[in-house]
Parts: sequence; structure tokens; C-alpha cells
Amino acid sequence: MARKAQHSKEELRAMALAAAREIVAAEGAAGLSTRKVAARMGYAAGTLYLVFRNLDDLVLQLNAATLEALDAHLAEALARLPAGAGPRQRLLTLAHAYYLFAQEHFHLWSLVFEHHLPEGETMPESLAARVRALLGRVEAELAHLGAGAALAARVLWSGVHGIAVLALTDNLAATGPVDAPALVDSLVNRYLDGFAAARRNQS
Amino acid sequence: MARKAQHSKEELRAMALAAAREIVAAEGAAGLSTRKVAARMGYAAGTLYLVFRNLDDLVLQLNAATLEALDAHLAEALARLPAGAGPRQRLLTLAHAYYLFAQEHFHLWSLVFEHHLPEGETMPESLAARVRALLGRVEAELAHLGAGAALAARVLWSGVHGIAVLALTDNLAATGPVDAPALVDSLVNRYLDGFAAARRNQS
DNA sequence: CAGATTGTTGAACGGTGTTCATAAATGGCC
DNA sequence: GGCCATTTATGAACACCGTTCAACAATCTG
Repeated sequence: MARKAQHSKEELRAMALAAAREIVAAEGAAGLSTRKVAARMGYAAGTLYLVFRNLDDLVLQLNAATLEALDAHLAEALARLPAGAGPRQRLLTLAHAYYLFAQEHFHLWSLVFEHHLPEGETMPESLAARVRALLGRVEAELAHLGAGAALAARVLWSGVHGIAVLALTDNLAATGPVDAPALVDSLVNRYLDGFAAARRNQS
Repeated sequence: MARKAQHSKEELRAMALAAAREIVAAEGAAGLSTRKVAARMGYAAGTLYLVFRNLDDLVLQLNAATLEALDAHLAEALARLPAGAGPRQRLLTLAHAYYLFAQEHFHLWSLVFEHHLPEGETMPESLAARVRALLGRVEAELAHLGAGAALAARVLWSGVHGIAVLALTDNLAATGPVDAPALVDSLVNRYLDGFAAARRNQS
């Protein structure tokens, strides 16, 4: 029932990831299924198991691709900035670009953080490297803080992420309309102010 | 096949929620199923639909109960504080108590934020009220900031939530060991410092 | 042209949420 | 006490899910 090498394994992988991306973007994680992905590629569901260990594996690879797209999105935002922009403006730009990406690609972005690895398993290096790259962007803009940069980068990254989570999943909407960009501004500006003040007091 | 009123509807509801809570706590959201909940109560799966509209409805009610438990946890933490504790210490206590709850009841806490409502539907009032109560706790401690309290409460709440999400789902672990309580301390202290500084400059 | 190899299938298994005709046990009525 | 209506719960049925795998068609090799 099968002619030979209709598509190479690498092509199959790319087709499957593209199909899965479209499905998740349109219907959310709940709408994703092996049968739907396969149908969209014109293959049977079993074929996916030639290329992925299982659906979890496919999701993990899709998530790596999503983080790669996020990284590119952040790079573009920084590139649009005038050359003379200071660290604070660059950090604000990163933070807002993150929120924008989360909003525009809500379902794909959610999938990254809602996919729990099976108990005890560890994140594949492909994903871990992507996370490091993203956090590295923030750390780079905080270099002027010296030893505190690593801590500050994680706080700001987590903080902006938290704002995006609660704003986009309507978990704050219950308390009235939410101006997420204003929250992001407040977080980054006040935190940096506070960091500067703490450094002054210390020396 | 059924004798009459073995349990009242209210009893059935409570039994189902208790069973679901145990399952989620032990196996995570993925382990939850109508058949497992029903089996644990000694009933058939169909019986659940006498009490809940569907599984989504059950999850929503479980989430409301989880937020109620979180609220109680925060109240206890504040109650253990000496009467003379200032707002900053009370906020730090709240933030650390939040993280501790998320860590101890990881699966139940995850379920609250990973459960997306079907497109267009709105959060049931039972849940919304719980969210408002929690955010109200934070706002109360920020009253001394005046008009900025609402904004600051949302920023701090989201920020602490974000730290918990990324730390507990290992999305930061890729970048080395994470001391989540230190991140929480840094966020709350620097943000409050920055807020105070901004108010000084303004007046 | 035969045979080995490869790529793909589709049926099968055990699971899922949900619906609903049906059966059993009770309460009220004569 | 006997009968019926009502209440309560069932479990079979449906359509879907992830995953495995024997089997088959198309190609390559000799």
C-alpha cells in the first residue's frame, strides 16, 4: 500500500510540525491529535511514529520551534530600536515584545508551559538550549548590574511571563479590565529603580 | 439497578470533588477521568452527569475549592505574623506563602491556570469571586500606596505567580539551579523600593 | 524475473467524555 | 397488602483518542 520515499524523514518531520502548529494555533492544545495531524499531511496516523517517539515528542519539538520563533521575534524588536537606546528601553522593548508574542500566538505559547514532562523525565536539550538563549537576551541587557544580573534577569523574565499568563487566561479579568502593557511597564521600571536604589545604599 | 437517595446531590458533589482532588494531587491533570472519579466514589460514570454539566464543570468547581484552600493558607501565614509587622513584611509573607502552596499542591494549583474555558465562555462567578478575594488580600497590604495600589497588587501577584510557574515547571531549571524564594524576595523588595522612589520623585 | 527491502497502512486494543433507554428501589394511594 | 408513579443509578453505546504491529504494495538488487 505504499510507494517508496514519498517524502524523506526530514520532510515528514517538517510537515508534521507544520500541521500540528496550524491545528494548535486554530483550535488550541485540546484540538491536537495524531489522527488530525496525519490527515492534514495526507498520511495515516501510524506514520507519525516513524518520525516521533510519540505525541509528547512531537509537542516537545513543536515547542522548541515556538521558542525559536519567539527568539526571532525578540531580536526583531531590538533591531527596530535606535542605536542609542539605553538598557532600560531595551528591556522594556523585550518585555513588551514577549507579551505581544504571547498574545498573538496564544495557543502555541501556552503549549510550551502547559506541557508537563512525564514524572522524572528531563527537558530535551533542544528545548533547554532555547530557554537559555532567551534568558541570555535579558541577562545581556542587565550586564551593568554586575553580580546581580543573573537574579534580576530571572525575576524580570518570570514577572513578565506571569503578567502574560494571568492577563491572557482571564485570571485577572475577574477583577476588572486589565491593561497588561501598563503592568509590564510598572514591573520593569519599578524593579530597575529599586535595584538601582539598593545598589546605591550598599556602596 | 439503584436504590433510592443513597446520597443526596450535595453529598455526591462533595464526594466527586474529593475524589477528583485526590486523583489530580496524585497523578496530575492528565490522570483525571470521569470513570476514575466515579469508581473512587463507588458509582458509575454516568452518575456524575446528575451533578455536573460535564467534566469541565467539575474541574471548575475543583478549582474554586483550590483557590479557597489557597486563601485559607494565606490567611494562616498572615496570622502567624507578629502584630507589629509592617506592610513589606506582610507582603513578603503572602508571596512566600503563595509559592509554598503552589509547590505543595503543584498539580491542583496547575489545574487552576491550565484549564482554558471554551472559546467565548466566561469564568463562573464562583471562581471569579475567589480570584477577587485573593487579589484583595494583596491590595489591602498596599493601601499605603494610594492610587497605585491596584496596579502594584496586580504586578506583584502576577510576578510571584510567574516565578512559581517557571520554577515549578522546570522552565528555568534549564539555566541552572533556581532559588525561587530568593527570586520572590528580590521581586517584592526591589519593586517596593522602586515604587517608593518613584513616589518621592513625583512629589 | 525473483527476492529482499522499504514505506505505509489500517485494523485492533484499551482508554476517553457523553448520552440515554432501562432497570431497580422506594413512596404514596387505594 | 397490592399497585403504580417517581426517583436514582446504571451500563451499553457512540465517537473519538494514542499506540502498536502484522501485512501489503512499491521499489531496489541481483
